[in-house]
Amino acid sequence: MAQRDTGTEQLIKDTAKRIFFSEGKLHATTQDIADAAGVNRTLLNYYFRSRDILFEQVATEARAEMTAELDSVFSSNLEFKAKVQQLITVFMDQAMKFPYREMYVVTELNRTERTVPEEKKNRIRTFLKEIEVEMEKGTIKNMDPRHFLMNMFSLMAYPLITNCLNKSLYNINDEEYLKLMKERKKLIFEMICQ
Amino acid sequence: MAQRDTGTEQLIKDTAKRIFFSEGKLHATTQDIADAAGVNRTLLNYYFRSRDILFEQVATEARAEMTAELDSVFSSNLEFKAKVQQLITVFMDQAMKFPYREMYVVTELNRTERTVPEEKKNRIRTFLKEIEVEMEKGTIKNMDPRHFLMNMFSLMAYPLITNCLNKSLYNINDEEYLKLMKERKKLIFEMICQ
Amino acid sequence: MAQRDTGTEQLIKDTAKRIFFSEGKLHATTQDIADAAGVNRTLLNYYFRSRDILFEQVATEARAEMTAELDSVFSSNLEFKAKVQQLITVFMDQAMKFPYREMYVVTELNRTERTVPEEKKNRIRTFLKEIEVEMEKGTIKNMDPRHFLMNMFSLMAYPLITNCLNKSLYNINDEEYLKLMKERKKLIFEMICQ
Amino acid sequence: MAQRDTGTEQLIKDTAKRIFFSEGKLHATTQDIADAAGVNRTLLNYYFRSRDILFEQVATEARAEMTAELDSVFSSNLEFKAKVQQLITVFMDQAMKFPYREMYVVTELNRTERTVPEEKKNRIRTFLKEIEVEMEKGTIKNMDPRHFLMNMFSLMAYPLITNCLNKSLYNINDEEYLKLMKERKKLIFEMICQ
DNA sequence: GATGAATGAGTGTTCATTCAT
DNA sequence: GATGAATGAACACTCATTCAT
Repeated sequence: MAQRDTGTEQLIKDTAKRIFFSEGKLHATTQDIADAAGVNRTLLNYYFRSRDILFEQVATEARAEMTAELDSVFSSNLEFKAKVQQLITVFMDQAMKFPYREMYVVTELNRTERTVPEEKKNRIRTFLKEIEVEMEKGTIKNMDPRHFLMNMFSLMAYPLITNCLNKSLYNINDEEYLKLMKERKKLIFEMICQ
Repeated sequence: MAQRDTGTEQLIKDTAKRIFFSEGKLHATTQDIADAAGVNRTLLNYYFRSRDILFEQVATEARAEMTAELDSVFSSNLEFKAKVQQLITVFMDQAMKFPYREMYVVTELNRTERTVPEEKKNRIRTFLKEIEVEMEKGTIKNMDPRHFLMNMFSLMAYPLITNCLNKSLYNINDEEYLKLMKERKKLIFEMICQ
Repeated sequence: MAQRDTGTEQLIKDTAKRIFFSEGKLHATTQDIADAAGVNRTLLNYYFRSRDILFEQVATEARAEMTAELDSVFSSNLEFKAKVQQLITVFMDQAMKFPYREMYVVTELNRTERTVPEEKKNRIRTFLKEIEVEMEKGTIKNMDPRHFLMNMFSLMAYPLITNCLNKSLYNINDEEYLKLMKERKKLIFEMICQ
Repeated sequence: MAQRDTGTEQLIKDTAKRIFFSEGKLHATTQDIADAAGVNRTLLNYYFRSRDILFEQVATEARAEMTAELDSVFSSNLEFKAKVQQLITVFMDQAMKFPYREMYVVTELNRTERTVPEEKKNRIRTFLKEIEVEMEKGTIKNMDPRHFLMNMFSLMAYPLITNCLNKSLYNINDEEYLKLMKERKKLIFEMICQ
């Protein structure tokens, strides 16, 4: 049943996150989550009032966590290439834990037609300027800076999303996959920073 | 309602594909599809016996279509770099029409724990060898050839999946987005083939 | 199952009305109604989309039926006392069929804080004037005309609402009860018209 | 929260009575009552074992209170018309405080098919005899004495039950309504005692 | 006495499916 | 081929109740 005294609420949220973001079961029902958490289904209602509120809360926290760490890098005083390296480290470490979180956020965005908050856009705009400056300095390849960002995030996120497919396709096991993903950190940096 | 006498079955499948793969409504119900196709809901059962069979059939065809065109390139006699260029053209043209097809296949794979068919693996293995050869020739950067493939597909697929997010994030409209995606064809080739 | 070809929808509504208005089960659930009608519970949703819509529809029709017949009397050209006699006949015949309909409307009014439509108020106002005229003529006892109306409706409705209680209290059976109620038509007229 | 140490039980009952009988919320849940009483919902179970027991207790007390005062009049040595006048005063004063109590008792009776206790029936029978005697004396109009009783209670109870409807229908406010109800005491006596 | 946590029964609803025509 | 009617399974949710403290 309950494991810690007041930990049940957290347990439910953690379980939901694991199912959504780690296992990629984006259609999970409250029953699925309750079963996985080993609690009674109606307890989800007890703590969160409704399925939607739980899901919204999980999504909000997901966005917050995702943004928080990246922003601390974005707004750091690191030199450009060090900043990129740090971004890659932070993002990939997270994405390896929660590979489907991005996808969850994206499909949520599709469903709800929500818009990205201004502050987030501003952080991106600032970084796009930094990229531009770097390109003018000639230290990275010249291109539309938006391509630079898309490249970086694509190279990081996609292989993790397609985890299952890749394992099956290349006949690799969990351990080897982990090794490959770690290699990518260095590889991606080299690809986008020449 | 139905358009031609025997066209209804195809109409239903096409509608399902459009809803799943173009519009990204991965949770669509039979009612949604029936409505969009302008037919009675029970017809879906009449033609496909069950929802799962329809969805399976759509998924199978999606995989087949995706594979078919790529395979014709994989097995062509083109010189390596020409082959890569052709792969990018074919894949991206398709992915721009059905940006969410990849995602659908991936989540289905997650749900059903299905395995990739041997023939497909073989085609990949063959191409991995070609990549290796090329690396030995020194015409492309040396790395684990699996990274080469992952890079290529990541750079192509991910920006299309995150369509919505990107539009909102970079404040760009449909037209400009299309332009950016077209640019990527050339850009990706340059990135992975130096 | 279904008894007439297209009669199921009507069957459901009639059953709901019987349960609500004849049997006085004001708390009836969809299951109760479905059971009483001998149909599957989900069929109520099939025809009415939701429980609330069914209930609202039943309530609306109840109000409409109740008003319709009374209004035809209110707006008739009958001489005052004839009109009163007619009102008593019409109202009591209805109230004997659906003794709890009034009560249903009243509790609904309590719950929803709905207001009485202007047209209905106007019809009452017109009749209040007619009562006043009659009082000035001295053909009926002088009082606040609103008391006159309240008296009339009280004397008609209440004994039917308290049907059960009365039967038990006075140890009378259905047949005798019916006889008593019929007697009341004449008795009420005499009480309020001297 | 709770007011006095042992007052909580009474507080809960009083609150339930107020909600049921004064406010006419016949569908109130334990949560509603707990909220209105400012206590924890589970306390209702602590004191009353179950919702049904609480409701039953409240209903029983309601019946008892209702009967008690009336019975003291029924069995008094007052002369007939004085007794009627007293009945009207007592009943209406109570009914103005708890207008929906009658209705509650009636619907409960409907639901549970309960029977009226013998002693109550006897008291009614005795009074019916008194009425008969009076009719023979010619001091009140001759009729089935059961009609006499039904008339009396109808004229008293119904306008209070339809409180809301009347206010809306006749466009009257609380104050004026109170005045009308007080007027009725005299009016009803005159109507039934000539 | 009092309360937060947890549970089971029941309600309304959706959905895919089956039946009959 | 096509469709309206009907049904069962599953879901989210509410509510009264019980448990443990």
